[in-house]
Amino acid sequence: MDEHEEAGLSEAFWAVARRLRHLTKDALAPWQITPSQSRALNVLGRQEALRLNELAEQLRIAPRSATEVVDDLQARGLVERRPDPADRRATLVALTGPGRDTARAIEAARRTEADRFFSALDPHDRTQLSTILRKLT
Amino acid sequence: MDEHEEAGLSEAFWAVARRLRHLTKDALAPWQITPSQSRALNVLGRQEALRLNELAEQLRIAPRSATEVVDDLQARGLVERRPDPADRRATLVALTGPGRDTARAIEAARRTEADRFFSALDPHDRTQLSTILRKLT
DNA sequence: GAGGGATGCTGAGGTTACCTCAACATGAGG
DNA sequence: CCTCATGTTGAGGTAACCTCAGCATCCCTC
Repeated sequence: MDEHEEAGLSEAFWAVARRLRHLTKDALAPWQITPSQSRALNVLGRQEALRLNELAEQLRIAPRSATEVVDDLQARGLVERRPDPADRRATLVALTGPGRDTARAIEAARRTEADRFFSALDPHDRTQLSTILRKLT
Repeated sequence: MDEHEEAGLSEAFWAVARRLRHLTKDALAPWQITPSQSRALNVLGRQEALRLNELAEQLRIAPRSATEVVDDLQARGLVERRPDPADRRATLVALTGPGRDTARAIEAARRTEADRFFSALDPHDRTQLSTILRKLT
């Protein structure tokens, strides 16, 4: 593999990232939800309740940034904060009823969007891509 | 291909994007150059002089945003603006001597960085990835 | 050759998604 | 009970975008 292909690899990667980003942004538009908020909803949909701390970790962002995302989601009534009975410093974050519904709806939309995007690939390419991406993480 | 893999595909994609972004940011640190500035240097390194307009187009950003990037690069003396003799509304942007040097150095650094990142893959996977990414653009 | 609409750049101001740093409350170990 | 660590958040900052409006210039048509 020569250097040109290395350079082209990251370049091609970013081009695809850009397209994917715009697409998912459009997919989220009906809910007026930003991508980072949707990521948080997604994470919260997989568990009962999380400390802000843990949420930040799972989103791989700084705790302070998680506070911000939760603020926004809470303002929209999709998420609620409650004290952690086990530690009075901590606050637990959990989806509300409406939150759970929208999380599901968004997940579905995101999935069909991704489906459409990656359908440019045949099944074999998709598994291949999936495997390769996993190796890079 | 079931839905889980579709969802996982974009998820995996973003995880890799994140890692790659941090890596290239670190690679650029010695020059105090941001990623978007380096992209502009890269584009400018491939041609004589560009109208701001065309630069924006090649970077796929709004013209106004190109103005900003060029402002920064000009402040660092890496780039110069000069009037377009063919159209007095337009300004041409070109690398200065030092600009050309740094552009080359950065490109080299970026390449070895990408090299290191993608070396987690064997040559076959790399060509595979390259092909697949191209299909998605 | 005079309008009048299109085009090129940029000032002003906004947004998103992050960040760090420091304050404050609470927890836990010696 | 004192100190140090931990959890959350206010304050303030940054990069990389954006739109919209203004101004200069260009170019076409009559």
